[in-house]
Amino acid sequence: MAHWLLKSEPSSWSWDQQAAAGAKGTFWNGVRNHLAKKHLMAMRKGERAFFYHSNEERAIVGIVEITKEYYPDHTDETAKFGMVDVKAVKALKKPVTLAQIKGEPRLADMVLVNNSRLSVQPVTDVEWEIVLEMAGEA
DNA sequence: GCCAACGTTGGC
DNA sequence: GCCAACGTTGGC
Repeated sequence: MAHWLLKSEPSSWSWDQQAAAGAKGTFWNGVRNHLAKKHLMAMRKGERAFFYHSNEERAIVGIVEITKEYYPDHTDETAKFGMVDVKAVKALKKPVTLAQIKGEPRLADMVLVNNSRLSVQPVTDVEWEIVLEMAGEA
């Protein structure tokens, strides 16, 4: 099963808002990048993703689950991009900061480190486990 | 607030 | 189809 990382600015969509949406979840829209779109399309129902706060916080704060696979984003007037639905699974016991990730040699190849601007990223199984470990969830 | 990295746009 | 200019993102 594949794992992912979804990035959001807390000022536009925060973990607290995601958690407040509960088991019903919400759509994850606003992706306007072709590589991010490709990743969105590869997501399958039931797969999990890290929820990352960019800018002020710069940390992975929680885990979400894909509840609906890729479908068209009707707010995109160019009709090129779509979105998935996600629901909050749990907040991490300890958020894992970008500084911690950069300080962990085993995570040197994470997309977050090498292509920080990509808003939807794949995470390998090994990376997933290491981050969980760092979050006190292992 | 600055700036590097990257994606997109548009002229040719 | 190439590439310079420009805008945006996001770390610092």
